[in-house]
Amino acid sequence: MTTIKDVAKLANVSPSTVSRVLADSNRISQPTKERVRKAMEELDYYPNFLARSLITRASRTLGLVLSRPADSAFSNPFFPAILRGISQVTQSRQYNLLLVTTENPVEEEEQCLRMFSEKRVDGLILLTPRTNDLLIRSLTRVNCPFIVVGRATGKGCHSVNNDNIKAAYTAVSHLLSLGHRRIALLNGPESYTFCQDRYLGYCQALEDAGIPVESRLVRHGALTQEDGKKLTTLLLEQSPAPTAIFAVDDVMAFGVYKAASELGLTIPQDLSVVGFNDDPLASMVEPSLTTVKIPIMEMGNAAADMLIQLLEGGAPPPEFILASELVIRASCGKVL
Amino acid sequence: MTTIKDVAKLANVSPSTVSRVLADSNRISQPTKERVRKAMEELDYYPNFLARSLITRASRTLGLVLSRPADSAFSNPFFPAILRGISQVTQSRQYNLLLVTTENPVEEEEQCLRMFSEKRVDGLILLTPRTNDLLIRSLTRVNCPFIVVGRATGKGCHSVNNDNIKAAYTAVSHLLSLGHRRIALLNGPESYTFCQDRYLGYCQALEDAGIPVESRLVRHGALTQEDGKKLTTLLLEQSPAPTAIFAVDDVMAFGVYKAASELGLTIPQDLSVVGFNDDPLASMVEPSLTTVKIPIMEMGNAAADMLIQLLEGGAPPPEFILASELVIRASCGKVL
DNA sequence: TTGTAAGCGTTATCAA
DNA sequence: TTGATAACGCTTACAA
Repeated sequence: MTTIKDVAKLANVSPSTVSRVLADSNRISQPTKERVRKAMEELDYYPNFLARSLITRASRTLGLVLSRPADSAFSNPFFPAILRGISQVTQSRQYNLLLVTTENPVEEEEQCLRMFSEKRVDGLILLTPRTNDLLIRSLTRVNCPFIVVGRATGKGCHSVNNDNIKAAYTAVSHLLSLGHRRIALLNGPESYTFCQDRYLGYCQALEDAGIPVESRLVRHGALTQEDGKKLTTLLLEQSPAPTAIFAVDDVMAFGVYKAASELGLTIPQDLSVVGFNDDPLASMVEPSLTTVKIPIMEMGNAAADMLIQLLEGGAPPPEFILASELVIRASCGKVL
Repeated sequence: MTTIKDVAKLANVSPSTVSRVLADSNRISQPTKERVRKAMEELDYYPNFLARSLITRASRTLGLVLSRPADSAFSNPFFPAILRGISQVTQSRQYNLLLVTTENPVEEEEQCLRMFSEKRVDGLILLTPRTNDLLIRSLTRVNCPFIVVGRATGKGCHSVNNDNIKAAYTAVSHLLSLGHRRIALLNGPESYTFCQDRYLGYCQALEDAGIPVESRLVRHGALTQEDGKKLTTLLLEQSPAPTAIFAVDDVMAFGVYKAASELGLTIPQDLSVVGFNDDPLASMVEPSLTTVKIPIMEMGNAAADMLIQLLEGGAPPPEFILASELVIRASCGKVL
């Protein structure tokens, strides 16, 4: 292992001088810098990051917490997109990205506190927060800097989010404008704030149209195709059945397609569907899926940016909201 | 910051004793252990990982290298699956997972060498190797332990792979058994070894059936829907046109669907399609896609397992091959 | 502009 | 069974 001492010896300077060259200090003469740099190159020297972090008290590493049960966390296209957005920033800002995967909320909290307390990460990015999120409270307690992707409830929180209420409002309004009156909501787990917000938007749109919200038309399940299918079957067995379904996630919407096909219903003639996320395959399915497109990658960018700001003493805004957009395709029809 | 010294003071022992308790050394008396543990708990003590790594010369961190251009690397469902497999193992074996994302081969090599030389990671997992992969050579040169997911060419390499040649052979044989004679291959970039292997299996199957390989029926492109569509259009414009297409990736196969629909061709009546990977949405598209299912998650498990073995002085097998399976759905028809 | 020396929080060596 | 003491490789006063 070649250390700073080896470089110092070869360049005929002291270790501290090498360290200063490493930091490009302006208190080192140009000729010395060059000599030291040549020595570094010759020895193929890389500074030991652990030693440096130990003393600077910064690991330059961000932790990304994947807390949802693995199957839905990984298979949902939301995940690669947000990851890509985050890694773009960490890479360009010379930060590292550590993945923290957990199976349940208890383990999640343990792991996160440990990662931070052990100085492995300088801060964390959390996805899909829940109401009264325990993790958020714990992190605040130990002064761990973090950014939440989604609506965060605690005070002193920093978050990146999209306009879920408005987005859901727009989606449901679209269905209303096509003449639908019995619009069902295929929702995810109630505990997630984004599900609550999309529910709110759904209710507001109906209310503004003078239509009461019927609880029999609102269902909750996991963000999976299976649950989407199962719940759709339940929704359509009712009488009078809904003529349209707004799913809070495209993957669930694909489950609607499955259920409709099994029940012999044709989309959009017999049933209209709107999804959420603009999954790459939303345009592939038959008929192509009308869905809300959110700038997931940009949210990842913003989250990483804000966390780094926080770590470097900046003061990012407490909340950063990105706009979504309804992408109209072929899955919605008019009610005659 | 509470350190080992604070714990030592509170428990009335020396720092080295605390360190031994941390390691659960059997040379410490039970009462002392309990006293020290109580002190740790009271102080909410977490050992500083950087300090520990510095002296033990092990970061207990694996690096996962994402080198393909970001768009295809992240959007392909292969990625979340392999990631999940890897993280399952790192989590249970108490290792960390660092993501190394790069945009091009040059940057890829720089980053990887740096991560290892700076002691940020103990070893690396590489995805989708190319022939004469420069990175593999560099890592070997600096003695960086690594595992390749895919077929690796260098000697001394350890790799996890699936039976690509056989899998492609089976897929094409399936089409042959349905009476197809003009079977096109929709291939990915030639430089990837998995593309070469699937090409080999394709050729062998044709050969064994006494059908010459026509270069006009073999196309290369990116592993994207767009390229799948574009190349399919080119394939089908020819005369005589292929009656079946074997795509080396489901995402490309979805592009075939798009092209067919635009050209007014019905799958499977006018065109048969076989994909690769068993993307979660292969069963969703209409008609559902016949595809080769590979145990991606298990490959991730194996890769992480082997790397950890390597790091802990074990001797994993140089190559570990997992079997794939053809999932027959509705996208292939008989030739009349 | 450069060097000396202390210290970051651990583990490891040796002695008691 | 435990405790001093010296590393690990770096940065950073403080001195020169």
